[in-house]
Amino acid sequence: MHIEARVSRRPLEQELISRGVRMTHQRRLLVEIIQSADGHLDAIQLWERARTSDPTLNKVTVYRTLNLLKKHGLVDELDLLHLEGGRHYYEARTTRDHIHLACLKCGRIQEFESSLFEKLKGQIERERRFRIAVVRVEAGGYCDQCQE
Amino acid sequence: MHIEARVSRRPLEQELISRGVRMTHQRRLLVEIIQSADGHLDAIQLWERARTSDPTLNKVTVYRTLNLLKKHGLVDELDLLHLEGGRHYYEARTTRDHIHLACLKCGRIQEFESSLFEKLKGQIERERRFRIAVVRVEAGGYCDQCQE
DNA sequence: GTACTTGCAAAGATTTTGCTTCCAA
DNA sequence: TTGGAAGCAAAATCTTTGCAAGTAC
Repeated sequence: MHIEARVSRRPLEQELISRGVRMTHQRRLLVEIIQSADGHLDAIQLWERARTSDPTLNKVTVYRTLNLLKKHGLVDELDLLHLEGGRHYYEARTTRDHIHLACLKCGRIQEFESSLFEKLKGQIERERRFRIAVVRVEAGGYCDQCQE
Repeated sequence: MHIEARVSRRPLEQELISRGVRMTHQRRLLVEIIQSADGHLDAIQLWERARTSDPTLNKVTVYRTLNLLKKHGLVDELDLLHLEGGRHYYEARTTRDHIHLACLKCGRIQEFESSLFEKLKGQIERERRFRIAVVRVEAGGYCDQCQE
């Protein structure tokens, strides 16, 4: 799959329109939920939230929309180390890249930004001449609350 | 799931025995394949290789053994950005932590080690008091061969 | 109007579970 | 000998596909 590199603060809907993507009311709704969600949603959670506004919206449309957004590089896909089943989690790609810390005991997900991480990416691009489009960093371990 | 932190160079089989795990010939075979594989195997590839030695070995045993090794922190599980389907890839956890670079065009997987990465992990452990048991870093992008 | 999108049902891909038989220690 | 492991079949989970009907532009 081809993923576009993208750095923009425009709302997802504007971003899609500017790329010539047809805006159906289903897509508008899904994109709105993803954008205003604070955490990381999986497909089913997204579907459930969408159905409170539009009970006829089909699960398949959720998957298709997520694939669309992924293809355009507008969402990042995470596994969060599959702490509970094999599903994927999605977050709007509007913030800086960050690291996800998943507590193996309590399940809490923290995010961590760091200039070291930015440097590391730079090092990879320089030393390997690898043009990074998307990075996923997930650490599993024990959070401050869950040690001992 | 609880994952044990582990740093040892002992062969996987010794490691399992010392932990009181019963060594069946199926486990011995699977562990041997994982250990001598150069790349990253998914469950089915592992099964196929195992079946050349023991055609009766069941796919379920592969999954159960992988879960066992995962639980003991002896293998790392990767998605490699799901370049082809939703399966997982496994590698023996015998080397230093490294970053996986997956080319979105040609599919090549490179590995990258860096002291910056070690520093980044240290920063996380210090600043968040998060005890890291397992880290997964996967970058998707375009390798030196595939640019332009 | 037309090409793209949705909903529905069904299939596909991957992994797990229940249960009986077997075997490592 | 005995508790844990393997094999087999079936199920569970997550995601994709085919196709007819609907809709954005």
